Amino acid sequence: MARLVYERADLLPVLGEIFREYGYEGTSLALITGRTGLGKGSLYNFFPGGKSQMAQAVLGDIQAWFAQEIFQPLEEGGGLEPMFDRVEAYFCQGRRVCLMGTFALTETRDRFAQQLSVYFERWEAVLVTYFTRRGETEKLARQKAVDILIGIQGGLTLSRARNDPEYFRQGLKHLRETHCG
Amino acid sequence: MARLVYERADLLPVLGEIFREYGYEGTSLALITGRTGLGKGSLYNFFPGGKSQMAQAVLGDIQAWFAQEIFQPLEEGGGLEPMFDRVEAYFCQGRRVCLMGTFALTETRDRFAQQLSVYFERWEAVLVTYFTRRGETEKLARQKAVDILIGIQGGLTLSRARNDPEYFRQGLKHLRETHCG
DNA sequence: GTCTATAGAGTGATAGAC
DNA sequence: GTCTATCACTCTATAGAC
Repeated sequence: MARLVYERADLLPVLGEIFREYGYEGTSLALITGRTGLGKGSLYNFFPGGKSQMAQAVLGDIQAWFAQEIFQPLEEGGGLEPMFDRVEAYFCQGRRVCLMGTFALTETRDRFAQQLSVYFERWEAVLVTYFTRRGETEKLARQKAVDILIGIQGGLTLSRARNDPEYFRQGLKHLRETHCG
Repeated sequence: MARLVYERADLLPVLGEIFREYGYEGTSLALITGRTGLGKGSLYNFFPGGKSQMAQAVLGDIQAWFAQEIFQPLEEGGGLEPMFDRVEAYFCQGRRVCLMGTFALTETRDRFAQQLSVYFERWEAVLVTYFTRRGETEKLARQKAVDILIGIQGGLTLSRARNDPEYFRQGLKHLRETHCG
């Protein structure tokens, strides 16, 4: 009989979208079985630790994507423009939220504190390296780095709240003009 | 016998803190009864619509506070400095999140879309008015207004994620320097 | 036989509504 | 407090690959 074979790795993006849309507490196993088409048995086979382990794995998957597509290119001498391009595409021009940011705001953070903190710490660090390489002082480099991270997160929040992706898009455009000039 | 008399209005700040900490989905009635000391019967007496109505009322309470403490003073010719002072105090120097922002990120937004949108729309509008009065073009006034709202929301998110209120504090300081100068 | 992957009935606990 | 629905999760059973 024909059977849809799921690899665990194929599952992570689907789980990621569910957590993104509903948050950690708002995501039920019933929702996951419905959206993935997998039974609970399969899910617990992949993730014996249940919902918590699913979210952990998703966060790890996201971290790995950013490490490869955003952090490493910057460390290897890439520019800000490609970073902004990838960020804009990743967040679907403001129609997709940041799972790290979403988890950060409620007590869900405490469960995943390490991963959330490391993600932003790493992003900030590579940006600081980028700006110091360009001759900025340590202090100003850090300010610019944080300014970018804040602009991304704030833009996503505002776009969701007003239901208008333009806040994020215009915010990114403003960041490009300020820092890529 | 001594009895702690709760007015519905006294309840809203307590409910607000619970929703802030746990999010809408993460807030259970058990949590609410525990923190308020009220039984479910009392809660449903105050809020026949249950948890949803409690959150609605909290959002209305917050909107009213901002209208009085932030929006109206700005409309009546007040400066940005007092606004930033009040915002910094309201968010406990970065240790407290924005309930509007928290609700905005997940599907919880859809339930309260109107209130979330109006809150930020109003705040943006009064800031635009402030900057146009100061002689800025409509376009630049709007950019500055959005820049401030993004900075506040992004700062709160980063402070939570890194567990370090300094992101919010430094972000506000930077906004003051940029826009109050 | 062993291992991995599947489905889904069934568990006790707890949810929100009343 | 009582209600039903739903929660995360466990467990049994079954399938095919090796």
